[in-house]
Amino acid sequence: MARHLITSAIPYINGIKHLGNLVGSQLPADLYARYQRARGNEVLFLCATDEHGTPAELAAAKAGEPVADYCARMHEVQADIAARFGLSFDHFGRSSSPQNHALTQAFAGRLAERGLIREVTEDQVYSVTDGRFLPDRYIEGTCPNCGFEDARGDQCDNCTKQLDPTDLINPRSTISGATDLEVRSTKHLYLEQSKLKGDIAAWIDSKTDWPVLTTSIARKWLNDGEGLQDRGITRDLHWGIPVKRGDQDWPGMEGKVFYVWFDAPIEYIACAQEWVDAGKAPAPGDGADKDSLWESWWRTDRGADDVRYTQFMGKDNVPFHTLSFPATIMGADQDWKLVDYIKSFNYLNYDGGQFSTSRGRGVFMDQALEILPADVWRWWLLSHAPESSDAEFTWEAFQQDVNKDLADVLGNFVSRITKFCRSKFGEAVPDSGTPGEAEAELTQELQSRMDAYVRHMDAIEVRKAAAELRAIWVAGNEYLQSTAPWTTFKTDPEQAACQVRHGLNLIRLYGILSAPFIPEMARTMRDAVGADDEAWPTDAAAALGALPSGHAFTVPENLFTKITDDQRAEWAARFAGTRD
RNA sequence: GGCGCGGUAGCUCAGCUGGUUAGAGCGAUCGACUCAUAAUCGAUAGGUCGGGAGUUCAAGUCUCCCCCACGCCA
Repeated sequence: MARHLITSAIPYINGIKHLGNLVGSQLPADLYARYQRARGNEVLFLCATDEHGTPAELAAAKAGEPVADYCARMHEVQADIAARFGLSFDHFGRSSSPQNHALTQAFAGRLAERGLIREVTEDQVYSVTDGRFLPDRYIEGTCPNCGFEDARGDQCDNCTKQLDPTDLINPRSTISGATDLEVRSTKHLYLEQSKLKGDIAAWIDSKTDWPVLTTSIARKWLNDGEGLQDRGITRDLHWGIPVKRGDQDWPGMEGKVFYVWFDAPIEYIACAQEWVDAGKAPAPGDGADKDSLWESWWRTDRGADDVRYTQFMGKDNVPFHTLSFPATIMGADQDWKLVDYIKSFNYLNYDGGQFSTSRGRGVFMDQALEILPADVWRWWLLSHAPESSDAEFTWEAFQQDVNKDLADVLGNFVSRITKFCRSKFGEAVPDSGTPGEAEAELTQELQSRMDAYVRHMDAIEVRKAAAELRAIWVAGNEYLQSTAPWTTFKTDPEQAACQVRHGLNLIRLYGILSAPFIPEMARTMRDAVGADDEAWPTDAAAALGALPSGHAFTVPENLFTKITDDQRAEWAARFAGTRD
């Protein structure tokens, strides 16, 4: 039994994610996790909320809540929505957890011990009114180049000139509008990634099977300009993980916290500890302690050498997962598990433009579930996953595709065969008739398609897997259409019974094969034919004979009611922009 | 401006290390069927593979130049 550690990029805490975020990481990760479990493999699927940093502090202030309360509340909101989308995390953790505090501090201490941390004193803009240092993008002022009044501290949006915050004329804080800004000197820790450049480059070069998108982004950052740069891993903020050297204070760093991008990936590991501490892990073996449970997934010297670790993320997260986090892992030199495969995604656009959180353009996860079941979104998003390039969501395409695939091809198949059987043979699997040439052809086609489906799922080729699954559904309709049991019944009821029996068995087969994509509909199909054995079918002939004669079934409600033109028009208008 | 990923039938996309008449789904048209959510099944039409030049016996598939879209960076 293979062991699969699977993580999805962790979503930031300040708000509900849109469908583009979902399809870029959590959803395909869930598809893969469900598939691997269905194949009988051992899976640890982890995700968490990413809670630190300035945006969280500002969002909490805006909501009028202490930041810790705000994060706790938003974590529950995201956890609830994730559950309703069927995201099957073994644990949904928090980067603000005590486990991550300790682990992040331990990593920093270890990196310092290895001589990979240096202290840097630098000048930054401080806002007296706000009582905080301001990141470049939170400072605006007049562009010294073109006179544009709302130029940002990092770049002027009008003339595109690259700026330094201190270049701005009449600079102000975008948080409060305050103009009492001053330059103050502050000390920070830098992770000397440049010392690890050779190791990281060699590691990336060894990953010849990774998506081009992943490796090309990594190489660009490794080789662009002056190459991999050392990176500040601390910030002058209140909300975050206090800078410590292991469990010791770090002289000169009092009151500072680690940068969110340093502690967030470490949460992947801490999350496994949270999973154990939440009592979700199986009991430890004889003589083993509690830590062995998570270490067996994360420490190659403690049992994780046979783990295959796969990460899922949008392309914007690739640099952190191919360079920064590996630098942390390699720099620590403690047999931590490195990622084996990074599946990255492009962006999903919304009706000719980008999804926009700030302008409320596009569909957000909570809204999606208000109007349609999770499976409908899961199917469309996964079958259009932006793997090779950016993809586009339009209501017309969405309506057409899900109506065709889920109602006409799959739902109607279940409906036609169960209703026909009920009317001619009753609600039990009929047992007469002998399989012939048509059944042999069906078996052969299914076998070859099931094999292809598994190959695509193993390779995490999401769109191809979806297309193959759909073809498997179509094969059922082709079989029924060519054998026409409604006609056969008039002259040879026994043969018709055989055809119907095959149809009912197909429902069971679909109920298992489709589960990673559409778990709820798959369950409905299995329940309808009373299939309790969910073992992954690898042999088509056996699968077509799985339901015993006389086995009772029921005619289920329609799997999916089609989207009407009126609904489509209403939704297109509702989600065009400016969230209510 | 530099870099990256793309530009293949009306739409969404497959096309591995170059090799017979460039494929799929949707949409369109025609036909079949009537068990079923007016569903299904079959057939047909439709592409000078962004443009140009080159390498080769042979290029969507390699090289160079250009154009367009998107993204990242400075």
